[in-house]
Amino acid sequence: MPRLDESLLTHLPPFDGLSRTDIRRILDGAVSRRFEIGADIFREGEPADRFFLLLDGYIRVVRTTESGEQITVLHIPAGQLFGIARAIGRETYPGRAVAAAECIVLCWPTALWDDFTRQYPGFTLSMARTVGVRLGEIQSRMQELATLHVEARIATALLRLITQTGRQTEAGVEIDFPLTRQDLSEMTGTTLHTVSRLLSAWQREGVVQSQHRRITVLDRARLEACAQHRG
Amino acid sequence: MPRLDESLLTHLPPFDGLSRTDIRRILDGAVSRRFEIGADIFREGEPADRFFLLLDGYIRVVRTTESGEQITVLHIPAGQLFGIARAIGRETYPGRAVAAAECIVLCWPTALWDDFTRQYPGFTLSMARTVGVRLGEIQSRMQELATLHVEARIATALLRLITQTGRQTEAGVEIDFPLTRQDLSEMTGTTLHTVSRLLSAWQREGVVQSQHRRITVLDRARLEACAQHRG
DNA sequence: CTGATTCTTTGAGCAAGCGCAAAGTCCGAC
DNA sequence: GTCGGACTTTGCGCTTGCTCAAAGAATCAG
Repeated sequence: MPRLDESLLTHLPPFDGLSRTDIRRILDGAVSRRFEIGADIFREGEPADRFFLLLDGYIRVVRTTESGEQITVLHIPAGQLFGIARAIGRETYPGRAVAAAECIVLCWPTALWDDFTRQYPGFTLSMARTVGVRLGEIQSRMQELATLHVEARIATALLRLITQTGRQTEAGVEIDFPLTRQDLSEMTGTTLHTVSRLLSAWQREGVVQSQHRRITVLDRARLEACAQHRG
Repeated sequence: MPRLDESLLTHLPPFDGLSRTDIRRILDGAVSRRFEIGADIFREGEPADRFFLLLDGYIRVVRTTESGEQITVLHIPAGQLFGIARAIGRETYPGRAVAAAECIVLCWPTALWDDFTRQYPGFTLSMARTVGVRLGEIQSRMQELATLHVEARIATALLRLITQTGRQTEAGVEIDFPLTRQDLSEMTGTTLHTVSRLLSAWQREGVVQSQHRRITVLDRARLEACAQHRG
């Protein structure tokens, strides 16, 4: 395998401010891997023997209920560490990580985690922040599920997605990985039918445009209005 | 203020295994306070300038939506640290902590947090575990909100409460702090009316018994059956 | 004891959104 | 190019659980 370039890490929060030598050492402990869209990077309950950095692509973390339904817990954009069960004192992964788009990741054996926290002082704090942000996001999602109507939840989900991963096009902002109605329903705790009906309605009104797993938001303001609607 | 007794801490996870001298020093940095039922211990968004240990009582962590609805994020039983924003890299409290029963807490200035993590090696790991457990609980709640019907959600909430804080009585297991229908509805993302109807029905069937904010579960098995019911 | 307050119960009507079903469309593989 | 599979659309009926409304307990302060 070719040597990984140091510039991959120099601007990412957990590693910025480290010396070239340190980064070199960290990279030398890593392996890079590629995952096809839809592939599992790790599964719920597996021993957390690696942690990962997403260099490119997009990850969806999902949990599966006893009855087989899936719900999406988080989306993780490129540039972030994930699979960091160790940061929350766990020995196993708390969910399944699926490649929502084609992904390039670096991975390290969990054994190195303790080295990192010991040797690179900013690492621990950076991890704590990451956990804090994700916890906050999950809490918000919970709040939405508890208080908003389906329409507002889907609007919120779309807004979050275009904020995190939007790509500006001439028509509007496109979510830059393929997303099915089913995926959206798993993010919002509803059914694909309801999502389909709503997107159709919004498309008629010119708020969004979609065809075959590509969704573009044309009128962000209107979507924000939907998201506000009390339920 | 009288000196606090060392036995308060010796058996609690973050401090067990520490020497008497260490515990003495930790206690000398603490202040103990009492909170009436319903009192706020801290509020959402306030600078997190203290962290707390709940010696006795019961804490409810709630968030308030823009439109004024409240949802209960967590319940914290006696013996746990809370207000540990620092462990997740935050400067402010992410929710409001309310005394669900009369509470006795120890509190430390956040400035001591870094001392604790530096001087007592088990502290950091213990905190990570606490965060992990709470994150897991929140995720489960989210999953429930997304996939279960109201009946199953309320059943699950009651089961969780009696497990965490149940007190065995001759009739069954009683939740040992006062809990209104409103409180239960804020835990399960529904209305107090629906909760009331359901508890009435369960009372007719002999599953639970309740009067004025005291709820006793008589038939745990039946409640578990309700909680399983697919939605 | 009395009045105020907070908590609970119950009814009636209604709408959001789910389940079911069936057909239509797009894409990729061969 | 066409076949198969995955994804999407849409209609209809029905249930869950919400809203609105009003009255009935229990508790507490004075």
